[in-house]
Amino acid sequence: MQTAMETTNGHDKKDKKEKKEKKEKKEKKEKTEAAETGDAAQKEKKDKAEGKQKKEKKDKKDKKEKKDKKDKANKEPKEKKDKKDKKEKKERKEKRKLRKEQKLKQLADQRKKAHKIGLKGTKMLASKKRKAPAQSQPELKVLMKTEDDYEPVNRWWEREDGAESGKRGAKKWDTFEHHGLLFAPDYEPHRVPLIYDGERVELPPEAEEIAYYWTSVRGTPYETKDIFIKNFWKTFKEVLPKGSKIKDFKKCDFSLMADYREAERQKRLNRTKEEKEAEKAKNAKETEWFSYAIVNGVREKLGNYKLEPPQLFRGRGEHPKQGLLKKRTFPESVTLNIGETACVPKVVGMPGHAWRDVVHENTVQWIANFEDGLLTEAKYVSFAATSGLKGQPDMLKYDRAKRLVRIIGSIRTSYEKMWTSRNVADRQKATATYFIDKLALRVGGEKDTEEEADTVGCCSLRVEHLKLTPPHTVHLDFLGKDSIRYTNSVEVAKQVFDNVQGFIKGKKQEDQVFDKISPADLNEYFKNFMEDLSAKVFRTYNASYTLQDELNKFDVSKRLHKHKTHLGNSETMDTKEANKTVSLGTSKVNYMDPRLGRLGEYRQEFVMTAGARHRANQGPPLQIRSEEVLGLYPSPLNYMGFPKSVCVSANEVICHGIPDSRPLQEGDIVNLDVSVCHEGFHADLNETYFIGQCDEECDTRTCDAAQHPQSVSHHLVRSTYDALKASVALIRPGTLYRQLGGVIEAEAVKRGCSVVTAFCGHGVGRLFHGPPDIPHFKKNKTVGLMKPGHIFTVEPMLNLGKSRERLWPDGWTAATRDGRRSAQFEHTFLVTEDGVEVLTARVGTDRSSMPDYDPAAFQR
DNA sequence: AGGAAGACTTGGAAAAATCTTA
DNA sequence: TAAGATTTTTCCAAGTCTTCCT
Repeated sequence: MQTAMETTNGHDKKDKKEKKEKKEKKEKKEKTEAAETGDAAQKEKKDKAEGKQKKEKKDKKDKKEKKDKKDKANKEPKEKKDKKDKKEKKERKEKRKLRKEQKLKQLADQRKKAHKIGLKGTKMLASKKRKAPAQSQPELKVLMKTEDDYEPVNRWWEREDGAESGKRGAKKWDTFEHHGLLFAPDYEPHRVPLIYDGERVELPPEAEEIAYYWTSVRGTPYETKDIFIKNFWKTFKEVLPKGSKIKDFKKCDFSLMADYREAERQKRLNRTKEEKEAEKAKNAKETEWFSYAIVNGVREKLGNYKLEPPQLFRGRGEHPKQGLLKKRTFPESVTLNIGETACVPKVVGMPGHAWRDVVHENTVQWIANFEDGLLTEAKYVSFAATSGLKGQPDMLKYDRAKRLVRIIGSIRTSYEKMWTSRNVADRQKATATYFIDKLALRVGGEKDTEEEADTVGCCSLRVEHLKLTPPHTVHLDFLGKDSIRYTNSVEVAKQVFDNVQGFIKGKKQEDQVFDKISPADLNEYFKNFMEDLSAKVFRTYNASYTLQDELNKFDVSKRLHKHKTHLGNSETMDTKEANKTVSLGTSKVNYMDPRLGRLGEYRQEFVMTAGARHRANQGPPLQIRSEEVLGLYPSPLNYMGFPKSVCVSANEVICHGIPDSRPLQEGDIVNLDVSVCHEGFHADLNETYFIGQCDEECDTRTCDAAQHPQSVSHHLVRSTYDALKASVALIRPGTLYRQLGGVIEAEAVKRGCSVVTAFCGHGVGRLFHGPPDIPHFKKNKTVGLMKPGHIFTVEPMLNLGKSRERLWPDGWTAATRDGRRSAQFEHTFLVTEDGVEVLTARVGTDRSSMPDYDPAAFQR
């Protein structure tokens, strides 16, 4: 689906960027080439040496690790902090042990029960005796999920009150605990000198630090910006020792330091895969403690819990403070927000420091705020975008946009009436609303140009930003948010043109066009139509509308993940630009309903057909059968309104067929999908069977007759089984869930079949359908890494013809569009320490892998 | 009323991760 | 398997909008 990448539309910014990049690349190449020719001999030596060393390293590594461990153990903890950490670790370990033991007990009890009943639930099967019974102590090896194994999901959207608590000022929590913030690491001096007027000058650490920050902008436009240089020089001079001979910026040569920075960067880039992974793991270990909060007992991921390191401020555009030092944040400028009953977290890594304040505000979504190291404003530490606390207001935002769609007509009628008002303010209000509605301009609050860059939005537009061409064309040219230039020529309503002409009449270039109104006035006007309507909702509405429009051009039920969404430039809303393929940056994603893009939990819903989605929206809420439902129960019965206990899908039916009274006929193939809930845990299984002699004629286009002489149906069923089997071979700790799809599709393609993309495998346990989603096609974007204890299904559906499906009017049955046959196999799998256990394997078969395909097993 | 403070969203740049290609 | 391309994540600047204060 890759469309032409760059169309004829010259996009200035992009072009420039590209040129720049090309230049840079060239330069880089030249540099590296030069370096290579010069040091070729040395490099070769190095490489050879490295090759030798690698082997040695591997051998040594183990030894070293052991040594390190020993050393660590021997070293007496120098600081109290270490002691505390160790204590805490010990405590946590012990707690975990306790928890495990308790779970073990529970499990053992459950198993006893299960034996009595003579049935095993999926979870019980998790504890299969994998170890040889020869061991002296028949120690039960239990694989189970712990908190660390997977991300708990706050399924707030399934609660009755939904996103209610996402409203501004609403209560967000009853209990709330977190571990505080991670302070930026100290600056480590490197003693690389500055060259001043041709002479090497070693700087004291404070000065070296500022100079080193300067090198971080090398290669960026800041390097040559007057304001940035001026401010940097001011900052730098202040930290130079008295009597320093450094007097003139132009005589300063920072290249040694810059080279050092680059070398360090290269060092990082050139780390081996193992080194990178090790460091990542180490970092994760260090930061994990800080990265979660517990909100009402649910673990929620935090966003920016790492405090900003000191650096030269990189204000955008002509920001007057760019180049000044943004100072380090100390605990004394941090206010924590935490539950009354929670422990106040210790200040870590800043001995002798203390929090400025601790508050217990349960109507706000921040966990801490701190003073910016340069600007006068406060900054907030809050939750990650995937958290419920961010998701709820997000949901409300899209609801607002949806409601705006309903009333936009009346708003337009209103302002079209008001733009002829005698009252200038009203006329301005109406005209400004027109621009916000039609062009999705930002509302444009007033700014202090002494402190910030001079940028504008709708209300702050000045005469100099507009040009009028009769009869009714308005040319806009101004710097918007982030000093990004907005240029657009639009034909506007005649009245709007006349109004604007009237507003700017007799005004100076630097005067405001809409001088009689402010953003507050506009928002007040919007409140007449909808209580929570404000100017920015128009942008959400506008962008969502455009996105939907673009999405309508695709068959959405197909591979969402593969598509790059086509979007217009959200700044200009220029539809001609819409033919460009762009990746979804944060900017565009921000305008998308999370059901489309962000929350993994929604993804499956989106991949489902329109009918299924409709049902999901209309139908009863997901039924969670928990431990209080004992015994055995058919999972599908009443699940989201499914009327029967088993899915029966014959011939062209892909899945979710509702059993009825029609008799099966000789030559049919039929899939039976059986799912049970036992003591609160679900298991899922299906197989495709041959009814009598399946001798449908072979289709030579899709069928290799030599390999499978029987019939097309046999070929299809065999292929489906083999696709599942091939993917199962991958199941083991460390495999990415998304890898399975690639194997399945490859197998299908090899056999001339297509893979159904609208339905996927899923996590299973207490929930019939839980995370993760497991698509059966390649290049899918499902998240997650298999770990021991994970339980899920893989259930590829293969079609003889095309992969597209059609939903029957019953709202459930999915059949192939072309009427050709479809087959499916499904099992429930457990990831064990060293591989897989097929939880739904046939009695008496080996559970550690799928048996080879045997058509006799499916002959009826 | 209107300006400042406070709180929260939006969005660009760059780094990191991942995929593709030769 | 390295280089290059593309996507995702991280970081933090810069908006909007509500509430508070005088």
